[in-house]
Amino acid sequence: MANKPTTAQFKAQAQVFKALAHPGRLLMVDELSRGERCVCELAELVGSEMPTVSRHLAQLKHAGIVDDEKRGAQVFYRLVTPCVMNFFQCVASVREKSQR
Amino acid sequence: MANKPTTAQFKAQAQVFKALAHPGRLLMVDELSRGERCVCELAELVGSEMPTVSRHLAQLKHAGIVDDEKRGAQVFYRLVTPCVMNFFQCVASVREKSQR
DNA sequence: TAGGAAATTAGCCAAGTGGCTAAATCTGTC
DNA sequence: GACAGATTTAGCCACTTGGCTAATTTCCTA
Repeated sequence: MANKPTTAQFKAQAQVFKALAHPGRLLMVDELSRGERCVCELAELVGSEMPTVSRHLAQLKHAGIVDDEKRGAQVFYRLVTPCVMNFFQCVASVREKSQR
Repeated sequence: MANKPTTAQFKAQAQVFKALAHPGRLLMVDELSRGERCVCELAELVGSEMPTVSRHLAQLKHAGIVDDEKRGAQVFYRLVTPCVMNFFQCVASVREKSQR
């Protein structure tokens, strides 16, 4: 299981990390961990224009972190891989250590 | 435990993810999970020039993911937060889901 | 079917990233 | 102390990212 990943795998992994490497996107992921939300709700949450938020969500979707579903005039996004939430605790511990 | 993090916390978390959002740096972190390495070893591993690798390592250090120690003319880096390795499994599952 | 809201796409621009080479710094050795 | 090797820093350049506004698409409701 702990075999060396290939270059292509590292590249793909990096894409996932890159998708999470933005405060606004983290905020959205955190919000989506509590249930699905439409784009307009997330736009209000992060305080950016809707086109901006839409592109952030497209990034998260492309990375496979969220999925979307159109219902009527709205598009609802939901977290498809909740395990990303586990990251946050580890990241918090990283930050604690780095502050010493 | 699942309280809403603050904006500053999301920003700091994003920094950690950003440090991991690069194939070469992931490769280095993976290698360091098997023990400390000097800069020249890592440079050969990733196939980039030493200055480039040195800057990548500085990023990882700044994010609190690795630490360094000078011994003689060489600088050895080691993984300070092994929990980041747990990310990789989750990321792999993210990728599997996104490939359907 | 006309109007309006929700969302995406396109185009623009400022700022950041990542690679390189050259120069500077540090360490051990002769 | 000069030299050689290891590392970092500085400076340069191409490319990407992330924000905005404007335009386009889609869907619901009169």
